[in-house]
Amino acid sequence: MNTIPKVRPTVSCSSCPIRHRAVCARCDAEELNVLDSIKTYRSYSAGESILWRGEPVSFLASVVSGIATLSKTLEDGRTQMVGLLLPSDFIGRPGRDQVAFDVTATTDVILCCFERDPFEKLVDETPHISQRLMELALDELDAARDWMLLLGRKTAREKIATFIELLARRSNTDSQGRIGTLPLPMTRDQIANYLGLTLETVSRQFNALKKEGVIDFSDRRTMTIMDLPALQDATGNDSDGGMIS
Amino acid sequence: MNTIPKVRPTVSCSSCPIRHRAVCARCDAEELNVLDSIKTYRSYSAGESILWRGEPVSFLASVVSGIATLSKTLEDGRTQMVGLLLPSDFIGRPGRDQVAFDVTATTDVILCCFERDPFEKLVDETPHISQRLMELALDELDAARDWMLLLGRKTAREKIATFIELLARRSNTDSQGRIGTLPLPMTRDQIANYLGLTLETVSRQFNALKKEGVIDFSDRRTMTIMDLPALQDATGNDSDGGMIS
DNA sequence: TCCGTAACTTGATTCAGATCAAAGTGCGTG
DNA sequence: CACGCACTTTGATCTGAATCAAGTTACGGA
Repeated sequence: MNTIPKVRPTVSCSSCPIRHRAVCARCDAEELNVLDSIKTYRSYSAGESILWRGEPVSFLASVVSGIATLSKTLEDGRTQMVGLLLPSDFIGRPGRDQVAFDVTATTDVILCCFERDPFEKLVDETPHISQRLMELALDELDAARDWMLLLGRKTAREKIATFIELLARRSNTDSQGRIGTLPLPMTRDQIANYLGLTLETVSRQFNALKKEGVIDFSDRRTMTIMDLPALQDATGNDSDGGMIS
Repeated sequence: MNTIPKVRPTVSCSSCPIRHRAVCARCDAEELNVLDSIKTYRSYSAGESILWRGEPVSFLASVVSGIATLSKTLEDGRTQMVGLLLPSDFIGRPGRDQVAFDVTATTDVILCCFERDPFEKLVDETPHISQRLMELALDELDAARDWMLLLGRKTAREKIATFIELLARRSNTDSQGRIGTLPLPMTRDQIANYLGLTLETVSRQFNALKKEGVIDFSDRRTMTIMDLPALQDATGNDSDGGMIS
């Protein structure tokens, strides 16, 4: 559970799978060279803890592959996920060496890590990086606010439908956007903690949607969206998805 | 409800009440001069709408005085506040001319507005501003995540206690931090929308805390915290408040 | 000062989702 | 290949907060 993360050989930035979405998205060749020289890859296996709340951390990082979660816990054990980190998402905050939540690898995860001091220096000197960092932060803020609406006002059914739709949108972006088979990267319990529900309610709502023919399961961790319009209708979102161009 | 906001004479940045917390916090005298030259004050009266979701907006702004709220609404009218803007908080996002939520003046509000084009130019040229903007965004992200825990996992009583404690902390910062009389700047209905509750539940929980002697009301919009430890205990937070130095 | 209306309180009832409980399912390991 | 364990499903019951329904308060304007 808390083994030392393996250090891995890095891949050159220019052939990195998250090259165009991560904090380095706007960097030119020369800036990439600098990044290349200060980065390290670390890998974590599913279930492993990446950062503990309040513990000082010496690096900032981008998720290269896999899924990590941010979560907060009340004293009595109730926990709420406050973020889902997918490839290209950023971990850490310039100017603060602690995080206010736990970060956990949900699947096997590879991080592209930057030591704090050289990275912060680089941010100060490189508008391409600071601008992109700002965009990523503001995108997360938008996502957090969407999630507040979900947590505060949506029904269990709407929460589940929104979650499935989110997964479909974020995990298939790279391919042709096809409706297809969708791996569920989390357990029912983790999904419950993400949606502010119990695991039993998650299970029941999944099965209700399955019974209605909206989704189907080939196995418990692999689903197929059978009726996307019905799914979107069940999210409670405006038909346009509330998207801003 | 939707009158044209009054334009007001501006106050010089150097004597501005939010000088040291707002987006201009790090600016030197010269930078303040530039800001002085591109800013305009606008005032909105309580209840007035400041921005509508999806509507293009030509300015970004700091809250100078008063309280504004950010809220999202589902098609059937359920609404959730996703942010509370107090003096020094920032409205708007560089590089995007729409907001994804409604912004409403809860009390009378004065904004210090910057036209988008000159402000974005200034951000690009002035690290003191872009750094501060980043800090403000990340602080909001932290606040949003705290709120996600509240919305997803706290009981009605814990929500109310957390809300009162938040108000006490944020509205008395300028004075000596005394526990004292605390104006409630919102209606029960607005508080309900902030906390993901109904107005009836808000009313009942306020009165329960009053009956227990934790708080008291001199009038329905003015409360006094009678027993701060009991209040903090009721928030469900760790005793240290989960604060990070 | 009286009226009208918006805000608030209080009570009765309902219900969605939590909680408690007990079987299934299936994968990794010895 | 079968044992054990972690995950999941399903059912029965409970409960906190929502909903429905009257009242009450109090403030701004005629």
